[in-house]
Amino acid sequence: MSQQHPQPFPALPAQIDLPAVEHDVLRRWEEQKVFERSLEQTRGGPNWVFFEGPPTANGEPGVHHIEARVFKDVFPRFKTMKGYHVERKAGWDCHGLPVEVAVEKELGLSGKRDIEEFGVAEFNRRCRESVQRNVDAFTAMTERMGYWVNMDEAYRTMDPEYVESVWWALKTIWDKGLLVQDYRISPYCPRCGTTLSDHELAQGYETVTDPSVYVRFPVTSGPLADAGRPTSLLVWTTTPWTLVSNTAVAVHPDVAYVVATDGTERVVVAEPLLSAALGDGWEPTGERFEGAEMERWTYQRPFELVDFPEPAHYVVLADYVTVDDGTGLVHQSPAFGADDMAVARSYGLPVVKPVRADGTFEAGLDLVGGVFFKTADATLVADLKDRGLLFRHLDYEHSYPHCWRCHTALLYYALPSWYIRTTAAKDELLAQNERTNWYPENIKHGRYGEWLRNNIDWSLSRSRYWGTPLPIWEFPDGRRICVGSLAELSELSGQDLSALDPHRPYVDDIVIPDPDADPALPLEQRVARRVPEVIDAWFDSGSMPFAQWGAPHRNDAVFRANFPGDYICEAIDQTRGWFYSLMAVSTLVFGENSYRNVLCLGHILAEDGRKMSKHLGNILEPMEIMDRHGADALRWFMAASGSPWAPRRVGHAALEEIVRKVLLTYYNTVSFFTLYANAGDTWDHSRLAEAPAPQDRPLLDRWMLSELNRLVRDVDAAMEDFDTAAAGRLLTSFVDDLSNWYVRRSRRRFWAGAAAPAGASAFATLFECLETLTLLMAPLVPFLADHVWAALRRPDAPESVHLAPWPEAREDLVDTDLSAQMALTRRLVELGRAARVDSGRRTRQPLARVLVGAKGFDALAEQLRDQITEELNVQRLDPLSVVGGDLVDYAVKPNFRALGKRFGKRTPLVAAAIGAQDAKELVDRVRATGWAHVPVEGEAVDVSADELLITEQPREGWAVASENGETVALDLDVTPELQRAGLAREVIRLVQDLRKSSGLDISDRISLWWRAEDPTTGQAVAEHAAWIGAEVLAGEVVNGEPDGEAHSVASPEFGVTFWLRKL
RNA sequence: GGGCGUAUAGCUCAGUCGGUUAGAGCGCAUCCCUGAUAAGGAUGAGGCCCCAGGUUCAAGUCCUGGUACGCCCA
Repeated sequence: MSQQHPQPFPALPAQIDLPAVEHDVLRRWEEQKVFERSLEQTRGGPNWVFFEGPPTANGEPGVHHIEARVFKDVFPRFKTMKGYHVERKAGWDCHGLPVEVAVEKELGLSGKRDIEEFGVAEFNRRCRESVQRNVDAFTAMTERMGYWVNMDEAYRTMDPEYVESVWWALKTIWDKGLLVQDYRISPYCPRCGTTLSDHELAQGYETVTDPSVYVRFPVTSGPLADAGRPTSLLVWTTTPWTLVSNTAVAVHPDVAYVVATDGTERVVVAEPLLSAALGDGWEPTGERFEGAEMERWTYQRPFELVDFPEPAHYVVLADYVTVDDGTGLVHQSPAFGADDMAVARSYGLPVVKPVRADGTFEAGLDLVGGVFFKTADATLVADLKDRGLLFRHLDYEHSYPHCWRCHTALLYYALPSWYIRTTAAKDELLAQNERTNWYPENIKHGRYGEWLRNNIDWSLSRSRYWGTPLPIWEFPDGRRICVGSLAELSELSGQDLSALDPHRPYVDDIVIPDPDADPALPLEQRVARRVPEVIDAWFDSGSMPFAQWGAPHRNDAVFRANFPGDYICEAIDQTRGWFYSLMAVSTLVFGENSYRNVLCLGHILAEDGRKMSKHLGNILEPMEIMDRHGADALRWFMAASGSPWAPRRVGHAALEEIVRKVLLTYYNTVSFFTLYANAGDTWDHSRLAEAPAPQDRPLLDRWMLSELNRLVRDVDAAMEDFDTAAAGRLLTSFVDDLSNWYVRRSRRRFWAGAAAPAGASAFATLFECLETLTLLMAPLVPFLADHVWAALRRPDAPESVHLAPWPEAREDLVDTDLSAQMALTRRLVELGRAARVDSGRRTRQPLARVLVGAKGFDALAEQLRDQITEELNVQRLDPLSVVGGDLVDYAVKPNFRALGKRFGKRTPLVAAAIGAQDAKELVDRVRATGWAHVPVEGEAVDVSADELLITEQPREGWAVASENGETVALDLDVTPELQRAGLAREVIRLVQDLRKSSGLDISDRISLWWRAEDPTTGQAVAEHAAWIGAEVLAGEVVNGEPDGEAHSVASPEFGVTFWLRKL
C-alpha cells in the first residue's frame, strides 16, 4: 500500500552514523551558505555583540579549546534565532614569549644573545610564519565542530593596523599620565645578561647551601635607644651580599616583639621566635611592642659602603613578614627583592643598586668592589664578625632559582620597566566590575573581585623581540614622545612610513629629529630613538574590541556600533588574563568596560581526572573524538554535562552515553514518526490544518503540548541566563517523556494511520513536538538538529533550522493541573509494574482489576485512568474504598512540611500525637469531616487531610505496592477466561515476531493459518480469532495448514504452530 | 602562605524556598515488554550527603571552623 502514495518524508533509518551525517550537514551549510545567510537575514536587526577571545596560535589545538568554542557558538546561534544580528569575527593572538620559545627551539637557539646573533629580522619572520602554520590546524577543528565564526576576516594581533590601534590606546593612556617607567624586580641571569620568564624560572630550581646569618642592627632612636645599655634589632637573612644595600627593616604590624637579654646585651625579636632564634640563656626583659609601634625607629646600618641619597634605615611595616623562620625582622633591600621593592615604594625609600648588570659590585666600593655578588658573602660575613655585629652564622639548605641554560645563580634585580598605573584606576575598575554580569556569579566578587581589590600596576614591557613595540621615543636628554599611529610617526620622523612593518627591528631604525636641537651637535645627540622594549601580549588581546577593526584610525563607526560587547566566554584561567586585560584597557581608554556578560568555564580534564598532557599519555585528540562520536556529542558534553563552571572529565564513556540517551532517543523518535507518516495513508503537513485544535485533542496530546510549551518557556529562560546545563537537563527529560511515555502510549494511534480519527491528533501532536524540539536543540547540537529539520520541515519553512526563528511558548497550552494528573498517572503505573513483578504475573496476562488508593485519584480524568488500565493490562480500575474498610490496613504519618508551617515549634508534639492515634479512626474522621482532633498537651488540635500522609493496603489476595501514601493493588485471580485472553496475547506476539522475521513491511496484509496441539491454546485462538486477525493485519485466520509455501513458527511452550503468507 | 571553587551510591552527576523515605545515568544482578527492537522498561543491591561544632521544631541544604582535591596568585 505504501507504494500508492509518494512518501512525504525521507526515510530515516533507525540506524544512523552521526559523524557521517555531520559531514553531510557541513557540506550543505557550505553549499547553501547557511552561516552567511543567517547573518544576512538578521542585518538591520538589533546587534548582539560577541567578542572572540583570540587563541594563541601556538601549538596544536586540544579538546580544551573545544570547550570555550562550544559556548562561543551556542549563544550566538541562539541569539541569531531570536532575531539578533551577531557578527562573529575570528581572531588570532600572534605575539608573545610562547611563540618566541617555540621558534627558538626550532632554530636551535638558546637565549637572547643567540637571537640577536641570528638576527631579529629573520627571527621575527620565523615567528610570523610559525603562527600562520598553527592557524590551519585551528581552522580545521573549528569548522569540524560547527563553530560558526568568520575566519576569512579574522583579526591578527600582528597586523600593522592592529598594532597601530594598540599604539593609539597606549598613547591615550600615556596622555593621561598613566604609562610610566619604574623599577621592576625580575629574575635575572648575570652571565647571560637577561631576565627570565616565569616559565624559565620554574625549570631552574636547584638545592644549594647558603649562609644563614643573624645580624645586630643597633637601635638609634625610639624608646629603646636610650635604655642605658645598647639594644639591637636582630635581623635574619640568607643573602648577606644584599646587606650592602640594606635600606630598612620590616616588621609585621600585628606581631608582638620583645626585648631579650643574656645579661650583657639586649636584642629585639618577634615573641613567637624568641627561643628558636636565640636558643638558651636568653630571658625576656618584659619590654614588649606591637610591630606597629616600632614604625620609623632608626638603626645603625650594617655597612657604610654605599651612599644613600635620601633618608633610610628605619623600621617599616609589611604584612608579608612571617614568624615561620628567622627573627620576625626582615632586612630590606629594594633593588633585590619584589616584596622589598613594594614596601620601599610605599615609604618612598630610595632604590640603591650597587651590583652591576654582570653581577659584580661596583668597582669603587671598599671590601667588595668588582666582586661577583654571590662570592662576596664570605668577605662580608667575616667583616660583620670582626665588627661584632654577627650574632649567629649557620648554613642553610634551600631551593634557589638558577639559570636553566648556564646554572648561574639568579639575581632578583631591579631593572627599569614600563608600567601602566592601573592602581590609579582601581576605583573605576571596581565600579565597572559592578556593572558586569559574571557567570558563575561568585567570580565577580570572589576570584576576580579579589584580584581587583589587590590590584597592582600592570607591568607592561618585555625585553623581547616578537611583540608590539612600545611606541615611546626618547631623546638623549630624557624627553619622551609616545606615538599613536604610523601617520604620526611619519610626521615626526619626516618620512613616509605608511608601509612600515611596525615590528622590530624595522621600527627601531626610525628616529625622530629634535627641531629645536643645535644642528652642530652630532646626529645621535639630536634625535629620539625608540625604547627597546615590546609590550605584554595581554595588552594586545585586551585591545581587541577596537583593534580588531583597526579603530579609531579605520572603521571607527563599526567599532562604535559594536561596543561594548554583550558576551565573552573563556575558561577560568583567563580571569587575570583576558578578562582583566579587556576590562583594564577599555576602562583606562574609554572609561567603560568592554563586555556586559562574561561566561567563565571550568577546565576540561582527562578521564583519569588529571590534566591532559603528552607525558601522561591521556590526551584525547579533538578530531578523533568527533570522528568517533560526532561533534554534537562533544558539544552536548561541553554545554550540558555536569556544570560548565566546574572542572569536568571527558572520556569515551561519557560521550557514548550522550549519544545513546540524548541524541539517539531524539533521533529514534523522529525516525518512528517518519516511519508511520510514510506508511499507509501517509501523513503530510497539509494534515496539520485538519487536526483538531490543541484543546480538543486527547488528554495525552494536551499533556504533551503542555510539556512542550513549558519546555519552550524554561529552555528560553535558561539560555537567557547562559545556563546550558539547565537547558540540557530540560531537553533530556522532555525527550525521555516524549519517547518513553507519549510515543509509547500513543503507538496504537499511529498504527491506526494518519487518516483515522485517532491518528489525526497523534500525528499532529508528535510533529509539532518534534518541530519545536528541533528548534530548541539547534544551538546545542546544530548538526543533528539540522538533519532532522531537513527531513521534517514544512514546505514553506526555512531551508535550515539555523535560519528559523526561535519558538515562543504558548502559555495558554500550559496546563499545570494536567501535568500533576499525568505525574500521578505515571506514578501509579510504576507502582502497578512493581506489584506485577512481585506477583510474578507477566504483563501479557490480563488481570481483572486494579485498586488504587491515592490522594487526587478521585479527580483523575477518565482518559488517564484508561492509560493506567492499558499500561498495566487490567480490565477494571477502582478506588481502594470499594473494598470494605475492614479488609484494608491503614497507616498514617505526619506531613512535616505542612505541619511545620502551622505549628512551628510544636510540630514534633503534633507529629507524635498523630502517630499515637488509631490510624483507621483518624482516617475515617478526616475522610468524613475533613478534620480530626488530636490531643496535644491536653488540648485538642485540628489536623486536616493535607497534613497527613495516609497509606492504605488491602489485606488478602492482592499484589500491593505503595510509596508516599499512594497504593496500587492488583487482583491476582486468573480465571480461565483471563488465561485464554493471555494466551491470545502470547500468540499475537508470536505472529508479530514471525511477520518481522519474514521481512514484512509494517502495513503488509497477510493470511494466517494455525494448528494447536494444546487444547487450551486452541480454544483461546478460536475464541479470539477476530482480535488476533486485527492485531496482525490478517485478512483471514484459518484453523489448518496452508497449501504451498508459507512462513511458519512453532511454539512448544504454548503448543501451537502458525503459518503466514503476504497477501 | 593568600584568594576562589569543589566534596552526595563503585563511577559521572542532579538535588528548587530548610520539611523527616536523598534522586538520575553508567556499571552489576534479576526480570519484563516489544510493529522504535543492536532500542525500551521494571525491580534489586549499593549512601557517615567529607569531618566537627552551631542556628532551627526540622539541615544534604543555612552559619563557623577544619580536612582533602582543583584552579589562580605569591
